[in-house]
Amino acid sequence: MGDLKSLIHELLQGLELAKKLRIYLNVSSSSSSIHETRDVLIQKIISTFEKALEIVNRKGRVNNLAESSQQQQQPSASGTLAMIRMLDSPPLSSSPRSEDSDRDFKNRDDHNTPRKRNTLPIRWTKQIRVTPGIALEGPLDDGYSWRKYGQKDILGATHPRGYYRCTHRNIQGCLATKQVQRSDEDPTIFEITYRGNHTCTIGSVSNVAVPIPSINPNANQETNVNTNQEVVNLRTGLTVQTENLDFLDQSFAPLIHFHSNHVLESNFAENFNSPATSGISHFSMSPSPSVFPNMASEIIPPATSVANTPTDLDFPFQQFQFDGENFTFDSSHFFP
DNA sequence: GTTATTTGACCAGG
DNA sequence: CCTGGTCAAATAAC
Repeated sequence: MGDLKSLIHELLQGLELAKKLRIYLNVSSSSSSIHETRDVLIQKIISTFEKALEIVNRKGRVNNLAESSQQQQQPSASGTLAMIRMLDSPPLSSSPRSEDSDRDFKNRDDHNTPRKRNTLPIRWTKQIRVTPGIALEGPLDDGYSWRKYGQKDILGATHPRGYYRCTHRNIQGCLATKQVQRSDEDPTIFEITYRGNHTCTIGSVSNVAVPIPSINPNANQETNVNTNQEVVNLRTGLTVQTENLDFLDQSFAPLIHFHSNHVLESNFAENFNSPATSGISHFSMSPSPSVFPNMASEIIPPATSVANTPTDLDFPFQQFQFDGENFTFDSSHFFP
């Protein structure tokens, strides 16, 4: 049952995010052909999630009937709400938001080898979309230097998950890591889960994170804030208060993959701008795996070649602010 | 030569 | 025992 809930959780998240993305794209899309492509893809994603949720909902209802007759048979859209209730009801007392987030890594580092001492339960996820002809639609890197240290086939997932850690781990003891997983539903979407704060100061970060501040003057030096009080997107100035997340627990928590309070220091500009050296060339690919000859191993390109284009900072990253960003967060929806 | 990636092995938790 | 996460030797890339 726990697995089922997690599955529902993920499906709900994907569905809602796809819907939000659709709304956003309908508003902001500029190119008509791209617009159509996006609409088609989004609609496919949504219908896929809805179908999956229906299937799972039936199964979940069957499993739940013995103990509870609360679940109602509901089709697609309204079934989503049923799912949310299903998710929320049991763990209501504790903290539903963290059930998915922390359980898989919260304590493991505490009692492991000396190398694994990242005790920070900081984790958040964003989704990056990559589109065939358009090169990148989202940042595939975040301004940090990452070094791949592993890859795993994940049960139930078509594509393997890549494990990355900060290049400066050994030098500065930076314990930040990230996981990159290509979406099953849409191979152009990569879900990137970040863990831990960057404590390093060398390399790309210094070149990148600093010059962005015009967007949010208050966010210039917050990149290392660990107060666990808020989430700040440097590019958008979006701030999410923890207490608001609590309020979101009831219905939106499953849709928001923030699992901690952390400052996002992603560097969008460089990802879109570095033509040859960065990962961009690796991501100009088509949705079908068969079309990526050199992507046989799936997962993300050398993320380390990122921060070497300081001049890219002038790049008008505004157009990418939300494109591909999962935690679009649509504050207008949540905080009207 | 150094540095990054690949990949099978290992480990801990469930 | 299975799975996800990490390690580390071998290999590739620079």
